[in-house]
Amino acid sequence: MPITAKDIARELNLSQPTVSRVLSGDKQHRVSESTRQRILDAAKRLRYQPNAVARSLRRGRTGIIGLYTNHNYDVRNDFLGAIIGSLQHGCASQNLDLLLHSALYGRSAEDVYAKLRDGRIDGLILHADTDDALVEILGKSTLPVVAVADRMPDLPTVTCEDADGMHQLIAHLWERGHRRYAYLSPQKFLVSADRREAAFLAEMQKRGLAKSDYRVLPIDYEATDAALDDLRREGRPLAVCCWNDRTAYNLLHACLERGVRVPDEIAITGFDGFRGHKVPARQLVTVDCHWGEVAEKALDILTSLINSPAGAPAMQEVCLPVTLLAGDTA
Amino acid sequence: MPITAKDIARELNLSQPTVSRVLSGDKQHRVSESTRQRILDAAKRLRYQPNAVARSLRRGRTGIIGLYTNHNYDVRNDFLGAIIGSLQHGCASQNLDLLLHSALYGRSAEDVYAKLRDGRIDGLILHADTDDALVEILGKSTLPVVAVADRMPDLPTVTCEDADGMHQLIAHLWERGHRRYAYLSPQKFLVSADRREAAFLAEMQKRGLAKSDYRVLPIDYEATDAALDDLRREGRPLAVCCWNDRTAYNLLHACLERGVRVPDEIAITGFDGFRGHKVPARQLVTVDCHWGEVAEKALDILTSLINSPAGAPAMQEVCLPVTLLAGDTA
DNA sequence: ATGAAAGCGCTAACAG
DNA sequence: CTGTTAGCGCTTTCAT
Repeated sequence: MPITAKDIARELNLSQPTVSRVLSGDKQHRVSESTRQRILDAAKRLRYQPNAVARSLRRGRTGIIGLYTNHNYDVRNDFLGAIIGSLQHGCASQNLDLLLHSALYGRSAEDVYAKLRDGRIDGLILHADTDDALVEILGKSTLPVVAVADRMPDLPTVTCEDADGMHQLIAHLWERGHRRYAYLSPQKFLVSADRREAAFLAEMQKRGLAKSDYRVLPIDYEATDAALDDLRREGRPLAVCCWNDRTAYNLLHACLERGVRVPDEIAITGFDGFRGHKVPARQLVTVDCHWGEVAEKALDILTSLINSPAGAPAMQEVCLPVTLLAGDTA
Repeated sequence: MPITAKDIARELNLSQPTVSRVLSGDKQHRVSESTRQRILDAAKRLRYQPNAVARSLRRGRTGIIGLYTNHNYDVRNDFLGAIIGSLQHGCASQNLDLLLHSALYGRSAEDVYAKLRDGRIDGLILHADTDDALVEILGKSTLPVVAVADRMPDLPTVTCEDADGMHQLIAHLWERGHRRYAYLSPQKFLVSADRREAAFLAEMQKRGLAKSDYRVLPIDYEATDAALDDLRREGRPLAVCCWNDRTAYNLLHACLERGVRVPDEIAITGFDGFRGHKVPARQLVTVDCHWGEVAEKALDILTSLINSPAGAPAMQEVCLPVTLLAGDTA
């Protein structure tokens, strides 16, 4: 049985609230230095640890931030890794904890929402497809939520400058002489990918390219081998803008395995900014979205939302700048 | 303000405990079918959601499992990704949640321990270096803890058959004609790596290799380039057993970037079992430790520890089998 | 089958 | 400065 404030109070012939006042760092009340010391000593001696659950119940706040994603915690997902790592770091420095919620298969959005509302978290960081039913529910809810990476209707969101990133990417490719393009787009409801696609098309038109010189190719998450066959059909050099880094690396792998020269036959770009030891002796041309900063910003907004006195104005979207990362794949 | 059981009770002219009995699925008490239905209807209509914090306080249990690692949530850490993913999955199916604790720099082990004991988690999954001061504290504590991957003193641990994995690996290499060996060992207090090293040395001696034909090379986590120079000095073919996959991939990258032929000049093996699209057209020879299963087993033991009536016998170590994964790097 | 009362451990309002 | 009282929302024991 753990030691409680009551135990200490009994030990020192004090009232329990007095003990609590000292041990919870209450600034309102002044406690005499002598009793204060007696309490602190006893607490240390008895290894008193305040019960966070009781405190949470009383305060109506737990100090726990939830993370929800419908892209189930995939080991190979660099994006989630970056987000979790960054949130973890941010939470630690604000004395918060991070709770991972799962989009367990077979549960309805309502059920998931119910769990989110059971009082255990003060707020939620969200990453989901736009068509996830939970998004709409959260939009109407009073639970503080901040989405990351993909703009969500009715929810404050921290994104990166997707369009600007694509602008920079195409400008870079154009400079290097590329005149035929493709954009590989995921079969998902992801606003970020859509924005990149729109910016891609806008750039194509702005530069006066003929319709036959650019295209948008829908892909499944993994199906890059088939896509590669398709892309190579014409034989002429082609610059392929992948909607994210993962797709780009998959494509790059496929090229390297099948002897397709990169960037001579096919140039490849990604979107995320994950470098490091991905492919030996190669550096992907990509856009650094600074996901860590996106996550930290989202956490900042979330905490201020949590602390704001009710009817906050609540901005809808914060868009962080991106950085072009040059490399040798384009 | 969320709806409480009291609100429902008032609405239906019932007592609050009766409402609670129905809504918490209390089997002890029988409630008449009619009031039962009225309560369920009202709960649904008012979108009642029980407060998990109050319930936790009363029950003395939260349904939250903590995860602590001193290898701070690194994006590039496949091992942690596998552990988190698997725990997440296991927790979800048992209606538990997963809380990520951070080994925030500058905090003493005592401070970290205090946070772990604040009543928010029912038990802890641990992955740490053996010399982490927290380990000793946890060993004396009554908090249910199960360690993964590395045997911890005084704590139940789920590991994999490190020694057997190394046996299989050397047997495989020997069969393929390798007669000179090196083991790359990390500069950390990791029992798993030590066991692999011991098994490596035992195999060397068992097969009667001369001292000049094998060696143990300590490396830093990342410093594979310098190690490569060292390894190549003699020029003769060498089989390098890396303590984990990460090290192996780093080494493989270094070889590919510098034109060292693998496996002809240097053969490389890992230990973990992370495959997939790591290196184009190559498959690492490694040992699959089935980390996902290790984590799930640890979670099983942890939950039974949590539910066990106090003085449980508590086995000290569970060792799960491993699988050799053949490839083309050795 | 249901209600009344107690209490989990804490913080907060009010006395004195 | 410190004690008394109350209550967060729930589960549990004991009456009826």
